[in-house]
Amino acid sequence: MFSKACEYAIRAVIYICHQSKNGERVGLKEIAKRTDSPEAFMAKILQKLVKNGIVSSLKGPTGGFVLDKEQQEKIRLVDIVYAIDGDNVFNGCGLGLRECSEEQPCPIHDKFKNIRNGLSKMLHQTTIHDLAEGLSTGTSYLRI
Amino acid sequence: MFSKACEYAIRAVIYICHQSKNGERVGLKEIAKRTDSPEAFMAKILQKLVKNGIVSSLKGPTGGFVLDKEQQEKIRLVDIVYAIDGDNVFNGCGLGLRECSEEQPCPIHDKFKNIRNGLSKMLHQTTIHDLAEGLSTGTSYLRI
DNA sequence: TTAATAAAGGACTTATTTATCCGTTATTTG
DNA sequence: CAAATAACGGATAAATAAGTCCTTTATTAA
Repeated sequence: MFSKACEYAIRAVIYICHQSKNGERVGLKEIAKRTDSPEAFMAKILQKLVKNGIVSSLKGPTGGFVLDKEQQEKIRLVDIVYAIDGDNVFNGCGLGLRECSEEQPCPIHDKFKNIRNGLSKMLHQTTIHDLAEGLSTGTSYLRI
Repeated sequence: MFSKACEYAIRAVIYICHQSKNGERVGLKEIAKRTDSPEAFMAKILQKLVKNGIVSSLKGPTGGFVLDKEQQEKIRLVDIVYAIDGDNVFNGCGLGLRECSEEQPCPIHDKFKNIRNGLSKMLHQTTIHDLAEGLSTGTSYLRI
């Protein structure tokens, strides 16, 4: 569904948000460890997230990554997916046909559209804030 | 959503089914052309489909690929996806966590489950026969 | 102001997916 | 039977995704 990079990205943002709510800034090492992802690869992903305004960062000692109040409330799953995987999740034909359209639909066009509309709706409705909440209440986990 | 190979596979099976209904056996070259896919790669994919009993094949002159009556009615999208992409579409965690479960769910577990259940249901309900029908009636297309 | 810290960024490697090439095997028709 | 045809199957190449390494830049605190 999502690329590996995108999965890591979502994990990271949820974790950073969770910690940001406690007023804690988190470093790369900690993020990689707590989200069970390769550190060097995570570094690249975090760079992209910062460039896209999804997370904020500070260099130097006591530096690290953080989600400010506005980011915590505004950032949705769709923003992360879009930043990392682009729009292919939302736009492409289910069978990979370039010419597929409402006028000249592929055989699975409508059925596929239903699924993707559901996915799109979910990604738009879900904020990081909501997801981080689960970590706080202990109803969801990023790693055991 | 699906791998390129899987997209090609679905296109091919729909096309073969469409032609099989007209009692026509189709060769690799024709399949590749009519589904706009690379011939050599399609050859590999067709081999896999034959091994999985999704399509039938005959060697030699007048040979080619065909869906017999039973295959036309029985084969569903899920069978093709499963044969080519395996079960990762249906089983994996949305965030790629190995330990994710109902007891220890990842933060997007339930939301993701909804989407995937919808996808799974669609793939199980949709037979190739249904999809090929659209080609016959001119309401859907594999290429312009 | 210097040492330590941590993110940024470029170059590179590894793994996987996608795609091609070519010889072999089976089948049909003359 | 011989020649042509078409799928089968193994090896290989190209492209993309995943992941690593190392140097530079910014910041903080002693």
